[in-house]
Amino acid sequence: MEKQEDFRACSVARTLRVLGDKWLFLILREAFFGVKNYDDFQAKLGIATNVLSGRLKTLVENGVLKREQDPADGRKVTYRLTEKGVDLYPIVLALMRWGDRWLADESGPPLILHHKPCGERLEPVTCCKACGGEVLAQDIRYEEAGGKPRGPDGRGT
Amino acid sequence: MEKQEDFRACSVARTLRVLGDKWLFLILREAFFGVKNYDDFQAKLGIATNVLSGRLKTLVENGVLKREQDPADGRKVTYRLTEKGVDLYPIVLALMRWGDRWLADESGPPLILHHKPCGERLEPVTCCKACGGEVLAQDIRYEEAGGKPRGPDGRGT
DNA sequence: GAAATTAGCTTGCAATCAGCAAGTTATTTT
DNA sequence: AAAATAACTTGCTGATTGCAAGCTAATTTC
Repeated sequence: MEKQEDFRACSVARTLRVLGDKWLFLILREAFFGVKNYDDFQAKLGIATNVLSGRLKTLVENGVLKREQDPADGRKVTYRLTEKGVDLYPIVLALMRWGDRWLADESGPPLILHHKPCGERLEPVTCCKACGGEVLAQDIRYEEAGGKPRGPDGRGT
Repeated sequence: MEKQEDFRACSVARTLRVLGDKWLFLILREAFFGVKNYDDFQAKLGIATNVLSGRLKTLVENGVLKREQDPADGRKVTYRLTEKGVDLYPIVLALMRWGDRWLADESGPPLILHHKPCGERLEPVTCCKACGGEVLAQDIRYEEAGGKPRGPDGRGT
């Protein structure tokens, strides 16, 4: 039980309690590509049906997707991203970006993204909202909410 | 086997073949906080030791961490991020950001990040490298590498 | 309007994986 | 030489996955 304490203390860990599974990310990816129905998720991902229904359930329970019955066809169910779900987009982009950069084969990235406002091909970068500069790992200083800064050895001072 | 085809076709999926597990993300988080040794990972995460050794092995095999023996003390091993590993930082930041925004309790985020170059508290945003604008999900157009654009229904046209 | 089809699941089962405790090996330190 | 430390490995039990099959309710076809 004590380790849960530490597990909960970080927002990365909290997010992973909602999203900490390969299939959850992939379902999410498909949702961003516009997939909405059970069978489409299944066909696109090749996921086992019991696992899919379980994962969809937890995503709905966690407020990432909303489940709606089609009024025109009572069999059909649509799963759509909530605002909370849409806000996961930077995570999906970051995953895709890294795969493009480090795991692409000779044919280049399998999917190309364009940024409609400027018309250019999208290369996502993580920036500081305050100054607009690109964020590099070595430029970040950590401070625990209690007030004590976290040393470079990862423990408290 | 055929579903692997589709699984491989997307860089998100490719990344998740390297990183598709809760523990891998958490080990990574600790690595960014400066943790380097086996026992420190274990203590910080409360992960089972067999699982930890397996995960560290796959991270090393995938070139995300490098394993080095301490020349001064032959018992000690350090795991350090490679360049490929450091480049995973935007993913960790994106996970943390979402958790801060959607899963924080009344006490606010448990860890605060500061951007040293500007001195301000870091709020990471995903931007378009070309135009510098913030990236919103609805502003992105998808195009499969083959050349055929991907429709809003998530399939090919 | 009965039979077939479709959408979205649930159930059962073998195999894999996680978590726990204990043990192992190779160094240091005392 | 004995004790401690770092980094693992092994054995066991119980949970989770993937696969195939079956189920149920709504809709389409004949």
